[in-house]
Amino acid sequence: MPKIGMREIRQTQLINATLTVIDRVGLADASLALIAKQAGVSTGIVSHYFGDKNGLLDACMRQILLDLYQRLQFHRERATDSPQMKIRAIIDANFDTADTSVPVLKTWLVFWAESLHHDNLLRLQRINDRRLYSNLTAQLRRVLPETQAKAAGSALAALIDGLWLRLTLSPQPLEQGLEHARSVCYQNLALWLNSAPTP
Amino acid sequence: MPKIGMREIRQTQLINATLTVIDRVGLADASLALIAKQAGVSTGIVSHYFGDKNGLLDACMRQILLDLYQRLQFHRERATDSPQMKIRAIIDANFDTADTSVPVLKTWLVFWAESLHHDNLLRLQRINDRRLYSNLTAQLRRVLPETQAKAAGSALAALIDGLWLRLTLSPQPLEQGLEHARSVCYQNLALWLNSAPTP
Amino acid sequence: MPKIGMREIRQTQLINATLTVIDRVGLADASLALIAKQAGVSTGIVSHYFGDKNGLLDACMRQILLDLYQRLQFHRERATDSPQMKIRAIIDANFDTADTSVPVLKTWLVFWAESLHHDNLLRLQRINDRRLYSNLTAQLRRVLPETQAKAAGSALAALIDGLWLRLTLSPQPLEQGLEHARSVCYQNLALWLNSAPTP
Amino acid sequence: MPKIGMREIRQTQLINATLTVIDRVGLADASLALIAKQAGVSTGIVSHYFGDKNGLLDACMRQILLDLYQRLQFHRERATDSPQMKIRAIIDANFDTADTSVPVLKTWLVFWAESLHHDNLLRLQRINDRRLYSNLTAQLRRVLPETQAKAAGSALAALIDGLWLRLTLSPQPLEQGLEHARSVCYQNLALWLNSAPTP
DNA sequence: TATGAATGAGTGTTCATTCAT
DNA sequence: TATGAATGAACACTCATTCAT
Repeated sequence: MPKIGMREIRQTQLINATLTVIDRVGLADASLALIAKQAGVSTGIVSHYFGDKNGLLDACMRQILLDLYQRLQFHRERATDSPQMKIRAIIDANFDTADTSVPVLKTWLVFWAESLHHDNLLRLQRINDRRLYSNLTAQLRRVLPETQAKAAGSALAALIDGLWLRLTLSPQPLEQGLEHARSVCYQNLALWLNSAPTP
Repeated sequence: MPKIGMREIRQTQLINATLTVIDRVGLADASLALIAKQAGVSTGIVSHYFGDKNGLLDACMRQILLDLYQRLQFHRERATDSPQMKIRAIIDANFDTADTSVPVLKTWLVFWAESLHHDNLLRLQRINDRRLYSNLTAQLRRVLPETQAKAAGSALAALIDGLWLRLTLSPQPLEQGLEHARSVCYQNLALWLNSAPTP
Repeated sequence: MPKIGMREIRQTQLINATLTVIDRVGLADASLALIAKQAGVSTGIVSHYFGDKNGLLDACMRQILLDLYQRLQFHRERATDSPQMKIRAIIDANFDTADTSVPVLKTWLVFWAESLHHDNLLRLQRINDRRLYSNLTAQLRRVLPETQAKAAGSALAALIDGLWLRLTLSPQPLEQGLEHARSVCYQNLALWLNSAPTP
Repeated sequence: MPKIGMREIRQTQLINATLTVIDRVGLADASLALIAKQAGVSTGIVSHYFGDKNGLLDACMRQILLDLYQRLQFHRERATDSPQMKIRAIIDANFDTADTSVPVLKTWLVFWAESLHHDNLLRLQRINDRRLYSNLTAQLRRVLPETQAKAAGSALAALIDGLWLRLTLSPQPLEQGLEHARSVCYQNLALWLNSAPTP
């Protein structure tokens, strides 16, 4: 009987290796040879577990989204049930000092760009894209009129993505950048919440 | 007897072809053969005018930045000299219905991601990145205290980039998307301007 | 405690699976993975029972030849003992409507071509090749002079192989093709038999 | 300006190299690396001139058929206009001592087998297959009733193919084999022609 | 100035084979 | 006896680059 349970172990191993390599050399130069070497396995194994390279990349993207989702759940659960605190939890999840690293930031952007020409990835991206907007708007609706809630949701979602995007280019230390990003988001959020018509 | 002025003609021709091809198939599949075919020239010509493929990509990036810069100049000149109108001009330049097309959006993002692993491109990106922030902050300083001007500048720059980013994934008609983006920016700008301490 | 008789069962199972797969995708694409899947066993089993892939192919070829041989025996036994009827039995064995299927035809040809570059297969092919000729000539000698018997044997052997060969390309229904082949053989046989010098 | 007229030269060069390699190691082992080495060029050149390996194999098959066709034309033109001589010309073309070599024989069979699973090749094969039959039948109709002409056509076509097939396995010297093949065909042809109802 | 023929290293992928279980 | 995980060489194919013309 062959070893069992290898599937999951190897898949995690390969996904991590892929993200590491993409971070190091970029997607264009992330060959299977490099990835396999990083994972300490042979090249043939990829087809065994992921079918082909696209299968591997798909799995990587899902992993990234899953990581973000879990971070979101973690922060959401700890937040008190006010719109402001719930939205702050979303912000915190996106700029979590503990779990956000340069590789994560870069890989995220790389996949965003890649998804423009890969239908599978595009679908995954769009789902996540809309989720951020919905989550924000759902909370905002509790204190703002519909129209304003939508505008605020769009603004905050774009603000979060844009700050993330700009962080990728930033030469400053990551921790500082994350703190600054959270701060800017908080302030911008406050502005929108204060715009509520005081009855 | 060499033809005069061919250099510039060919360069423009090749840059446009490159952007078209990148839009169509993505950077990964944008081979010189495809680009040359699109431009209606032979493959060998690229080395003649750009040295190698990286030289061509550099030139493409400069072109994109130049286009944006010219759009910015155009809108800036027509704006009345109030901080709000000057900032609106920046917003308008970034979401100009006339000059912003899907190819431009996509190529922009592609180059952003690519720059993460190419020093030449990274330098260009950072310059542009900082310019947007400085331009915004310079105007905001006229009506907001330093600290707040910086926060507002960060927020608006990220908001613009984030909206652009999200537009690339959006399945909605571009014109609608651009109008919505401008509107969200205007509203967010208004919030920051109103946050000024009334003396 | 090893199961008794598994060897023979597995071997038959794998040989049949191989022939099926070769018929479906051709020899070039008949991978062990595909064959194992078709047989409902694991890939590793092949080395266990046949050593390697060549061993399996050898066994397949022997099976094909054995099938033909058994068909020949069957028809020969039922034929009355005249040269004409014995030769007709050979013809019938080669174009037996009951046992000849498209897969059998195709696989036969595939192995013929393959044998040109595999000594093991070549040996098997030649034995069979000569047997057809000898069987025919042996009967023909009973009614024709030596020289003519040889010529007729050559002609009929080639006719049978050629008709089989052409059947593989034919788009017409197999049953029709087989009947036509038998008919043409019978007629050609009659011509040779009638060429006997009437003493 | 690049060298002109290279296309045709290289194509011939590569087709010949391919046939040589197939003859030597079989189709399964005829890698592009081997073919390129045989032709004295680089591997990349194949895609340049034939698109891919299948394109090259197609071209090889066309070449083989063209060679046979030209041999046929040659012999046909020199034959006097009697059915017997015209048919003998066909036979001679198929067993021409000057132009028929072991490589040609083997490659022919290899392509026949390969065509069973490649639609492009199958189409080419069938055209040729039918042509042999039509050419024979057309002549036979001049001296035999329709039904008999068809039967004789089928028989002679199959006889030619079958003799060719059996030649591929034969260990005897080729020239002897070819002579024997012609002789058997002639005799068999004579039998059919004599079967004509004497008016 | 411009061509496109030619190269050859590099890629993703396939696959027979091995082997620990 | 049987599995399927794992290997790594071999493969077809791509492509930036070079260069004779």
